Amino acid sequence: MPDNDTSRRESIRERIYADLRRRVRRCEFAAEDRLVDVEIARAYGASRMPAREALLQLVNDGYLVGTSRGFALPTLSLQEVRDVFEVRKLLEPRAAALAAANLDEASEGALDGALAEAHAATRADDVARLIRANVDFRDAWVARVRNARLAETLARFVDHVQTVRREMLGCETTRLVVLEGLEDVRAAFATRDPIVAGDRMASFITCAERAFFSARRSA
Amino acid sequence: MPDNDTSRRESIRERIYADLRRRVRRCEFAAEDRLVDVEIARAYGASRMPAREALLQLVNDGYLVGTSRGFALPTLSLQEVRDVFEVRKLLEPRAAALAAANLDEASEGALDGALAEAHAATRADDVARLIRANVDFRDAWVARVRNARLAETLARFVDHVQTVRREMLGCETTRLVVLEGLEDVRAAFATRDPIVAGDRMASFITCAERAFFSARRSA
DNA sequence: GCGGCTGGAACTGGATACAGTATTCGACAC
DNA sequence: GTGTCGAATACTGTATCCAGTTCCAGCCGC
Repeated sequence: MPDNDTSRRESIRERIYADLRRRVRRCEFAAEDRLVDVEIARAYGASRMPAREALLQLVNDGYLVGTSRGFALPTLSLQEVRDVFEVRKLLEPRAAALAAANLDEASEGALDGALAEAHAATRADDVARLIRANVDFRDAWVARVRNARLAETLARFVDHVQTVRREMLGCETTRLVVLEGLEDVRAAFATRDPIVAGDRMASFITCAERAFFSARRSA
Repeated sequence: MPDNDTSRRESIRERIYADLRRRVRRCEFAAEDRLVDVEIARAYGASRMPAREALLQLVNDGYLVGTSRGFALPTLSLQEVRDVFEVRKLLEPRAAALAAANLDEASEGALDGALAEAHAATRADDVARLIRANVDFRDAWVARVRNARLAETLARFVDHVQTVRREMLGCETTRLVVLEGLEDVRAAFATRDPIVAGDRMASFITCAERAFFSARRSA
């Protein structure tokens, strides 16, 4: 999501917020990590206040939860994961349809790049890299959704289920489901057909959801 | 939206945030009003910091925008209003369907109460009261949506178009569309049938959207 | 050795202070 | 009277400090 505020130079708080969010989205933190404002402030060469405000903003977004001892990644119950999937099924097919009608050469290139990177990461068995490729793939097509509100809402929702992303891409079997799904979605976007893209996205989400819960059950 | 955090007593920031949001939702501020942290802090008997944090939180939620001179209600372009309606059309019918399957006596009572209040406000030609009744009606059924994430997202989206709400309930002709729509939706909820409720909600949103844009064009 | 108490450390929440910037208003020139 | 420049003002953003709370570890009683 590009910064829509070009005029004013970004404040320290905004810089910290953007960077932390990027890192959370890329699963750079573990579930047991504790983000503490003083440490973050020190890392960015600022005082506690902007760091604290950035963390509170991330809590408000649902990216983190505040505990009595530092800020941490939220742990989602199965019901919450189900809820998120339900909302995704409502929003993403339409978003994909809008994006398909609005793709350009550059975005298709970005999609292909992310897909190639995902395969390379899989061959190299590098989960972190695979996660990054996954995020990049999403960003590439979401950027072409004209409806900014829809795009933003969608991005937040997907990012909230970090545990799901990490789990799915870390596990051998579910990883294949995701990779296949990405290929499918990529092919659908190639047609530039909103109907095809929407349908394919819907089935992708359904497959991913099924794979996730079946993997959870067997574990 | 009930406070899901029962254990910890609420902080000053949370108190200010909740109260300001309630007031924004009820259209208690005009478009030209400027919310300034020092004034708010004084009003709540606190220092600038919690007030400022609450305001930033509201900005992050989309309820306000920060300007160089105080915080203000956002002014939405026609395209943004269209975008919001598009997302609402994706989410609300499903939400209404879920709520319909989960209604109880108390919520139906609340719906009836809000509806009666809306009619009374209309007779008294009290727009502020009508807006409150409208918000109460929404809150009553949204509270019965089991999917908390869906409910929260929905609430935010609707609240973002305060200008729309105010405009529609302030204008004679569109007001009638809303009142009729509320009656319709109420009747649909009475059936407790998810299909009926979803369909009726979808047509309500469509009607409201059409009425809004047609009123705008003629003005 | 084991469970409850106590002190301290670590962290959040809030207050106050200070710096930087944009807006506004007034004064002065034309 | 009008346009422009500049200073006062009012606001945001950041830093530092203080208070309160919670968690943990170490200690004492048993």
